[in-house]
Amino acid sequence: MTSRKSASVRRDDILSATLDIAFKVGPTRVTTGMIADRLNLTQPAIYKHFSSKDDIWAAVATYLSQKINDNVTRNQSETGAPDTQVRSLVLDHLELVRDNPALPEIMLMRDAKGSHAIVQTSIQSSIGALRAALVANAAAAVKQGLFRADIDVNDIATLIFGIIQSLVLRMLVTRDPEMLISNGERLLDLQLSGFMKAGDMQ
Amino acid sequence: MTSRKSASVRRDDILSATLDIAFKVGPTRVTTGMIADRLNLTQPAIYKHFSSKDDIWAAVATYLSQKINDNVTRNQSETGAPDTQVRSLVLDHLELVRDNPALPEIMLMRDAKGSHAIVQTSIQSSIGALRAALVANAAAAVKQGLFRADIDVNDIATLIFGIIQSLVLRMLVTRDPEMLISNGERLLDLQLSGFMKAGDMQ
Amino acid sequence: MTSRKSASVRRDDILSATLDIAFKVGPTRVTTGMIADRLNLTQPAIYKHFSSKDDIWAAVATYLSQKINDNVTRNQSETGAPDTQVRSLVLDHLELVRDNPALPEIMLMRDAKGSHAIVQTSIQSSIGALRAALVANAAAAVKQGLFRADIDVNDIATLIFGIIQSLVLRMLVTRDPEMLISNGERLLDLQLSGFMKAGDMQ
Amino acid sequence: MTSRKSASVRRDDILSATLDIAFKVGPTRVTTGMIADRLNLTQPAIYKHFSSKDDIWAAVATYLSQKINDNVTRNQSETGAPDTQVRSLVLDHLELVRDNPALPEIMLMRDAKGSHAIVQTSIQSSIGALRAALVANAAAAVKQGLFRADIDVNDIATLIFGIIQSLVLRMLVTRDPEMLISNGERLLDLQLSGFMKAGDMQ
DNA sequence: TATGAATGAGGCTTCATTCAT
DNA sequence: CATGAATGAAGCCTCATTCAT
Repeated sequence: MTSRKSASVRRDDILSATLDIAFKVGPTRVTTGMIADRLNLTQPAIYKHFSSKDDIWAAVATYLSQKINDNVTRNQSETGAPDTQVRSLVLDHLELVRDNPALPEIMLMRDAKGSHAIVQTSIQSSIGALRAALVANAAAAVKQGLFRADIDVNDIATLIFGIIQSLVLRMLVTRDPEMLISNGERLLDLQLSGFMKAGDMQ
Repeated sequence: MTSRKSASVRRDDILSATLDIAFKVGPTRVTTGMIADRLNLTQPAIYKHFSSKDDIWAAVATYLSQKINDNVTRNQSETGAPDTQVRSLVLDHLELVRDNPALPEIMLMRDAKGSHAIVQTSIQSSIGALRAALVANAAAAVKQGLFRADIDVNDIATLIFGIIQSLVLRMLVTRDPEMLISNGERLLDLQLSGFMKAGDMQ
Repeated sequence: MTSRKSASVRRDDILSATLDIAFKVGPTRVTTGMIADRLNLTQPAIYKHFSSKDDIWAAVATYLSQKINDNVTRNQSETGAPDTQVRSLVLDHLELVRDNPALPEIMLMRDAKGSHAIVQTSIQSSIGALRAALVANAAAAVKQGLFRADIDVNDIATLIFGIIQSLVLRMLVTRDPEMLISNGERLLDLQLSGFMKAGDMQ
Repeated sequence: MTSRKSASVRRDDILSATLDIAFKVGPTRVTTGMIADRLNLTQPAIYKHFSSKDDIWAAVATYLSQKINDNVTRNQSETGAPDTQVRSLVLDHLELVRDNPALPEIMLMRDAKGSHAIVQTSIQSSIGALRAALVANAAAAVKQGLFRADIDVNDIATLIFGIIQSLVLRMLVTRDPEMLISNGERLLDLQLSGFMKAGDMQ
């Protein structure tokens, strides 16, 4: 019944199935059996493509890290105003989470026996890069007189991340990834308006 | 040779151990065996105090819900200025999370058979009450001319929750609950300043 | 709450509760916890009256054996016609089963670790006595020309036991002990009529 | 080092082992561990073939029901005299019990959560069909003047079942299934002779 | 590239039983 | 005569993983 697929396609199928299931039941409850079921495979077949479950999670982490890094790199290569760049970084990240709604929980997934340390480290360092980009753009915005100078640029980044976290939390409760986008833009503008020089507010 | 303890003390011990372990390994990985080990009991001894593992989680949820509700109730009975109340509600909640750092993950804990639905519902409805209190105070602040009138009060609440979430996320990564308090006050003031009428800023 | 009772009363309570529960859930599923619950006692309290669960079953067996033996003895001391005696033995036994409907299953209860061997042995030897009494009376009936002489008296006993077993089986399925009596008399008469000399039939 | 067997063979092995052990220790005491031991398997291996212990019992019940039904169907398709049919139905059933001596106790097996209700229902309804066939043949025998007309056909069936029950009881006590056959024929003839018209008796 | 049978570790839960009070 | 806390053995079931085919 199962269409035999090439190894690389199967690997992608497995990662994709893992992400889907992780969102549905929570990353720690994903079993190799669930993955196999969804792909109409037998459970041991998974082990033809990944040597262990940890290996799957490592690949998932690599995949998600890459996506986060892509976002940062892409935006860095553009030459807009710093506040526009901030906007773009955040909205792109929200889209990434919408498309991979398991990301937040995977990021926090705890290791059995320390094996997931790599997973967290990988994603968290990409998130660190995103934060660094936000800080850099905030600093530029301050320098150009767009943002108030009396706020620490790290705190600006933290508040911006706060929007993301707040949206993510509500998404996890409502189970509706689309709301990230529909509410994100408005809240982001609102937050940014708090950083604007008084004269620029409106 | 464990010291024999009274039932009510043991129940509390179990709940407390559950919260500790939940923070360390993540709520979904807590086993009755871990709880027993930490209390120097055999694993079946747990069942003299709780009829099932679900029963333990239900008690944990009740405990945490109560704490959240207490915070809301306590603050509602005071008669400060609305912006002061907002500050107090948030800081008290951060202290609660510092003392029970497993709370955020428990709130999102998912369960196989949906038996934890009660757990989530209970805590989430308490969080809903906290949000409602923030919205009410924000509305009062707008009415009294303390906050800008051009922001939706629900968005204000969302941004304030954003601070909490952002701090919680960093706490979960750094594993240091104390940072919630040390950073919370500053970020909260910063966030609130964005809501203040222009003339009141600074 | 629990009225403190004298030891001998409690022993009887425990045996009685054991019999009730054995009928309801089957003898092998009776637990000391169930017995304690029914008597509003704590589980270990049972061990003040019986040194082990096996000890309870031994007492139950002694009690039931005694009842069966009483029936045999009582009927042997009477001086009726042998066919009347057979009738009386069977109907009395059916009443005994009606009053102790767990008896049949207890008789067949298998031992964990051979400890119930005593239980079975005790009851089964009483049943053996009942059978012996039936055989003796059947022989007398044949001698007196009441029963056909062409039937082995052991087979007569087996067929009579067949009525009992058949009724017991239906009782176990319908869960209605009263039906033993309401159907027993008619079936017994029918069965006996098959043993009667042709001329005596009707 | 166990010989690896195909799934369908293993399923049958498990059912067969279950029946054997059920006769030896009683159906309620059968554990998945015992089944596995007998097959030189690890206990969880059972769960590759049956999703739960209840599932095993359901399969056992289906198997036994089928056998009982087969007996009824086979006999119904034959065209012998009604009293011959009765004889055949009973003797075939006794052979079935000889080959599956756990049947009687399984039929009465009770379950904690009522999940075995299906087990009992299934077998008991097959037994019901057997009884119905006996009643029908008894009625035909009465109509053809073979059996006495003054006996209720239902009572005839009950007495015939009595033979079976009586034999089963002795078999359970003696633990010797062969005695079902060696004694069954004689007792059955004896019982039937009681139903015969006086003139036909011999 | 996959299947099919099986394992070993570990988790939840029940229950008879002990012992101090 | 009884309670209250606790234990050890055992049972059901899940899951990652192995290995022969």
